[in-house]
Amino acid sequence: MSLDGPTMDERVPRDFETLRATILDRRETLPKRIAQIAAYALDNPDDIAFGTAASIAASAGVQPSTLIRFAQQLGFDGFTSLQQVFRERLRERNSSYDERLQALRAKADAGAGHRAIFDGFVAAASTSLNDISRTLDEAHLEDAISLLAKAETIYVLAKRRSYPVASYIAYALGKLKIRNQLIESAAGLNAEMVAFATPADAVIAISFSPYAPATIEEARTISEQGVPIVAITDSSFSPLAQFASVWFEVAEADFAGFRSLSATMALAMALTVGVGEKRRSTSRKRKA
Amino acid sequence: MSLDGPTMDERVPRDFETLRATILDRRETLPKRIAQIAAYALDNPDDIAFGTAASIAASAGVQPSTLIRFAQQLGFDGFTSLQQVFRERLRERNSSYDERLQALRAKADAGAGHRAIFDGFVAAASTSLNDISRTLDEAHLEDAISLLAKAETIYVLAKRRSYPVASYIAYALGKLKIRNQLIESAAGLNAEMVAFATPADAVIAISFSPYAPATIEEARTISEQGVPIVAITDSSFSPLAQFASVWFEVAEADFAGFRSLSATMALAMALTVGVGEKRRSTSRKRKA
DNA sequence: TCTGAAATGGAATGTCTGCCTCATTTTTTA
DNA sequence: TAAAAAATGAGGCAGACATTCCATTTCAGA
Repeated sequence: MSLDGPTMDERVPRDFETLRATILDRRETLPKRIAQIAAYALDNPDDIAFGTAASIAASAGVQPSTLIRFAQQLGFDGFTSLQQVFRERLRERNSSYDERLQALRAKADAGAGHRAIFDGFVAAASTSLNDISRTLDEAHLEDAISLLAKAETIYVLAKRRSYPVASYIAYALGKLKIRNQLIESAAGLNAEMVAFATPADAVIAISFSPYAPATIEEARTISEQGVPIVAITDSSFSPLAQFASVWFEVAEADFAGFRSLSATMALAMALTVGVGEKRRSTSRKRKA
Repeated sequence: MSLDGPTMDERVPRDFETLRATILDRRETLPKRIAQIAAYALDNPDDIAFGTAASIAASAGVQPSTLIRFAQQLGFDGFTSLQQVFRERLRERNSSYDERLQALRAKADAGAGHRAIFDGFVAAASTSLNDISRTLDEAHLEDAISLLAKAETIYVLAKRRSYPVASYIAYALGKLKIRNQLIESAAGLNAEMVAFATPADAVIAISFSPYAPATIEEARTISEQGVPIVAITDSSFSPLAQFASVWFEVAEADFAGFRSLSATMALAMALTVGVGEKRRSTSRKRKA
């Protein structure tokens, strides 16, 4: 017996996740009061980190000595060592969202080396995602998806800085086996491509200030043909908003003169996958 | 004098931000040792939260009594009350970023409507940005930028899901007036385009599992021509990593089967703008 | 039901804690 | 420069702390 102490269980959990796994693993075999502490510890990790043995024991409804036995059973030499793990967890926690962003932006502004540039783009992307997550209009999203789900062919229209988003939409629509047409300018046949669109189709158009003239022109033409347009743009003054049946306002932060595409990408993918889902559920209903 | 204690400074800072502002505000008027503690507290808030008065005082190079005087000067009745503020900060911040993400993911998993899909993509993008921000190797970034800055022409190579990133890189390089060539497949002339690259050029190649065979094949060919490659890929087992002079491991979270591009985008833009900066500073030196 | 072992409660213990006090040094004021 | 005031250092003290110990209870196996 005396040999067991030093030989078995020498692998003391040093990080919270390991500790958590260990506790969960042994949950069944633990004595009642020890299990009580274990449950409390996993439910109130902050209390373990900050409390005293006495206060924690009282909150958990056990004796302080039980708390210490619990720690020892896990291989720690006392409550204090166990508490270190819970404290370390809080230390290593990523700082709050705002603090993190501020730090990134500060580093980016300080302009120390190329890491700062990278931090700037990460900060811009995070900000954009944050903004759109707050401001997205759910009703618009539903409307846009309904509209697109009914379309025979989805045309995707975007140039220049917005083009990457369009190409990802086209890729995703293809993967989902949804008929689509990316309006590209390779051979200068855009006008002809646009001419094929009918009111039974639909368009996703993306453009940010300064709006690519070609995008606006094609959006105008296509809307005059009676084709419904879902637009992603940056303000209600955008010419795209005029032609659109549904439009989203996306405020992308920029860094070093280049706009983040993260928010637009997230919205674009939500539209795409949303259409895919809607089509599947609708076709199921039709068959039934 | 005896009236000052109770009458002035009754507004004890109860949250960290207020406390921080208060300290910064009074920084100039504080006595030397008190200021020393103040600086230490703002620089090492976690130590204040977890340490004892004695250990903190030792780390900051002052007497414990000074620490207590510092707390009292701020209106607290002792070190312990001051410490509460630092502990509360850790408690609260931990519930912001992680929990927000978890909430988004939970909503997405619950699958309630199309908003859930959108939340899923936002969560995936946030996670990816978070990850790359932690794991990016600064030395690799410097190496990659140096390498690309020396190139006569930067070739950009990516297909399928990675193509949107490539197109944004090409757009940005163009804006920065850096000669570049996007290796596209429109006319099936990739092989010929690849053949033009020389060791004086460089390549940015992007591919994630399952690796597009064409990307791998072209990367192999181009590396055999002695052209240096900067690769963005997802693991050290990636075939791209073999051919690359410098490579980045980017772990993009995915949702509904579609990978986020946010982290890759941020890295791509950092590379692009980094090269732009480097070229400008180098050409200035040459002229001087 | 009995018996040994494991688990538990609760008090005792010695260490360490925060905080106060007072002597000394530094700074400010006249 | 002298006196007063503020700041600082260092030792001491009461209380809280984690931990240990031991008596008691609960449980398991025959």
